[in-house]
Amino acid sequence: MRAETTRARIVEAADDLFYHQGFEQTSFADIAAAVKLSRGNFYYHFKTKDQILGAVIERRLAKTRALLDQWEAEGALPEQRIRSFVGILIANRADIMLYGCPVGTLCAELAKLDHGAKRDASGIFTLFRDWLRAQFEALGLAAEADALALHVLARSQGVAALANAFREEAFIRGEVAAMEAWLADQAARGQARQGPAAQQISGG
Amino acid sequence: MRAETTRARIVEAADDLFYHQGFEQTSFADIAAAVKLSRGNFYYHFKTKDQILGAVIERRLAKTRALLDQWEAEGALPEQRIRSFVGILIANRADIMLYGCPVGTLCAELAKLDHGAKRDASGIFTLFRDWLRAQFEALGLAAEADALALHVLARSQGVAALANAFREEAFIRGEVAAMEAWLADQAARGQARQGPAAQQISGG
DNA sequence: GTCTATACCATGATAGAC
DNA sequence: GTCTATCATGGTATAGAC
Repeated sequence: MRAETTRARIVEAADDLFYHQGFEQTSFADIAAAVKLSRGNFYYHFKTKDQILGAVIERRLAKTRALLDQWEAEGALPEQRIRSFVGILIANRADIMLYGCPVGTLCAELAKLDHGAKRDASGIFTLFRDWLRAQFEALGLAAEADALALHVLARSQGVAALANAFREEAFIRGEVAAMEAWLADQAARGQARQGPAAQQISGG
Repeated sequence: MRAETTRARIVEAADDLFYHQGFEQTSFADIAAAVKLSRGNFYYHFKTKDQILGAVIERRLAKTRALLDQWEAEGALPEQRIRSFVGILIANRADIMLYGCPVGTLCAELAKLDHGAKRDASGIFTLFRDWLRAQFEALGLAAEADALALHVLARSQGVAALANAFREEAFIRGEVAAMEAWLADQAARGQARQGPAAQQISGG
């Protein structure tokens, strides 16, 4: 099997295991077993565990960029796009209740390990933050766009954390509905500030 | 030194280390070094790591109960009491930016370890949840009190998670201010529903 | 590029002297 | 109640045969 493929399989398996078990708790043997490789051969592809972590974060960054591009293509209006973001809480609810948010839990773990890669991991949050900010700017709320972006991110993180702790699906659905109502309010506020003509331009 | 004292010192040191480094990452040697005990002697007090975890969670439950009692005594009005809860984000902001929320990060870690003690750890959240629900009931919002309690918990968790990821104090302050404004709205809503007379009773 | 074998170390845990 | 000495396990990492 080609090295490229094997490497990709390792990173994919490590990504899942880091999410399900945590970075520290996942051993080389776990990853090697998941891709059916010997531990020795493993080191041909990655010399240290930190290298695997770096590759996993790189993969998550790439997947996040692709996701944001997809939402941008699917949704014409910024409100619709932000709704796509909030929707991942529903779409991924089963995993979230079991393992929490992949980004949030990885950042938290790396912060405790005082690991240098924590900066890179929080870069995934930054991708969401910047993208959300752009959407709120397009809604006509440029002055507070960054604060609103962080607000949406924070509420989503909170829902993920408590969904993981309590494992109540009704709670997730209730909070998502509340966020959607809040979002509609913000959109209306932006439209009122901009005027209807400007909204047509930014939304098209 | 008396066993009671040594045991208490161990639990206190373990509590800090679990918060700062995580449960899995903290070794017996770490705890023994923190309390200046030999590793051998350590096992006189705790036979397994899970026993220490149990004692740490018990300690956190007790401290949480004491904190809730204190807020109940300090604040006459439910709005004031809920404000005390939100205020811990400001009071503990330095630790939160470094290590996240002690409860949230422990629950998340134990969920990934598939550890039986996760139920006990999320019990700390339940203490907050029940207490907050009682406050919202006192505000005259009995029908949605549990949902409002979870909402406050979730937003606080979200703020802690992002504060840990981005380490921006201004973000914490902004979100806390937004929560306080939201809280004032809820209080006004409850008062309008109950009428002024009922508010006097529930608040006194 | 894949494998076996293995060095080396930290960990959780135990036994027994003082 | 505290210590030293010790063990078994499992982890990261390396060397080298095929």
